[in-house]
Amino acid sequence: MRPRAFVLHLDLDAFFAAVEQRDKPSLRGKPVVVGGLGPRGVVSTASYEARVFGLRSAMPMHQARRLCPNAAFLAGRFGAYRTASRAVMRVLGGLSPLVEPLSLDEAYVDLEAGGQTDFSHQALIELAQAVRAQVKAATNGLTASVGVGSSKFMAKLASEQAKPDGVVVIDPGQEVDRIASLPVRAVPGVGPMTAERLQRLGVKTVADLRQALPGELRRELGPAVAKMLARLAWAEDDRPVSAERVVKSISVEDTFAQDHFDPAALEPVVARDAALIGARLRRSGHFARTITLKLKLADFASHSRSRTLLGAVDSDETIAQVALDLLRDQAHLVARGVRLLGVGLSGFTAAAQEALFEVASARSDETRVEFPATVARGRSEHYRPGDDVTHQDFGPGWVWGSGLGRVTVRFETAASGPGPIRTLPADDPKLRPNPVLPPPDEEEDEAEVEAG
DNA sequence: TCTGGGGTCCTAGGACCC
DNA sequence: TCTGGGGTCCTAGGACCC
Repeated sequence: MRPRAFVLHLDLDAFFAAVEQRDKPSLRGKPVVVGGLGPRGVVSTASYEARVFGLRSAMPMHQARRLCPNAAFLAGRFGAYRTASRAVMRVLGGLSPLVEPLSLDEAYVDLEAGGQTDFSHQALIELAQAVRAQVKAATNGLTASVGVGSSKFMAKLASEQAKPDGVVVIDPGQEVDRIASLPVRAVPGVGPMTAERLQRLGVKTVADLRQALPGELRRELGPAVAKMLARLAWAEDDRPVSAERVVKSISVEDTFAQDHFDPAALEPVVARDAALIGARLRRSGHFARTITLKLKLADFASHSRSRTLLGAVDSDETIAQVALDLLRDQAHLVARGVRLLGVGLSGFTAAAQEALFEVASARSDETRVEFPATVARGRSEHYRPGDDVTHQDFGPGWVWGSGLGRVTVRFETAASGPGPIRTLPADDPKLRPNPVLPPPDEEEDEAEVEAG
């Protein structure tokens, strides 16, 4: 039986941490953690050296520091990650016109759309190795794991099994046997909740899932998930590789260093967030009809309120006014302590219909707020650990730490080899930030997603 | 000192329409 | 006073993914 597809999945190994080690020679071979450095931060990516200590993505940062106090804890340089990601996607674009990026560090490629004709095991292994070599060359040394299979499920499973720095090809015909003994958690769409529900049905492995009664699955998981899982358990996966993905929502959210109990303190945050997503919306050339305000409370309970307008809008002021109205609707929750506030946009259209927009503006006079020029976003420190800087006398380097009016910099670059550390006054006029700028042709606003 | 941020899709109930 | 279905839109919440 001929498979209906050949899919390649590429996943850069410990991507953010690997970029840091590439550009900071003194960190090579050492535990490196990229993530939120504030009191409520979590790990985005831990280098393999840090994973030895049990560090994982999404782990609270304070726990990571406890487990591995000697790691380098860095804030992350998204300009550098985007630049590297761009180079990788260009390599994949050379394989096939059908490339589906999942995040900065991951993508599917439809190999049949790329004119590949030899799908023998050996040919696919060679292709995957060639891709890895090209990625390494194009990114100045980053390693990727590559999997090839007859569907997205198989390709992704293969690349997971290839990690780190390897290749796995799952040949057509092997699929059903290959996944039988895996835990259900290996099936895409099965997260912690679904895994637990399945466990209650006595379903632990993919083989168990095949035996489960369809009625029981439906009752426990709902019709859509039940149907999907029943098919994936037999490796039936016809999800196409899709190059163009339409953005359906834009949002921004902030977790505060301390909980807020005062609604008035949240209003400038709403206004600033409205301006942030308004700018992104206008850059995308769209208008939005639905505005959502989200609160996460001290006890982690999450609440959202949304309003759909008659017409589509794109001005910061309108977004802010509606969001502030929604905040007012939720004011009774604020006394419980607000841990996170978010503002989102959805219901996009290509054209405005401002004439139809009157619901919010009628109410808006009373809700008028002045826009603060700047509201500190997260940590407002000028120099964050890991940031690129340059000094007139000492050259380029990166921030090791800062505080008390001083900055400690390690002066080294990807090409220099490990370099010396110097502590300087934070206001040293010879010292400047030196960020890697994202590629200039980057029109759309990519999400900053964690690397695996 | 517990637990990020940016997304997608699904569900379920109510309004409204035919 | 009784009793229908189906379809779409909107809202709120939840699971999942990276």
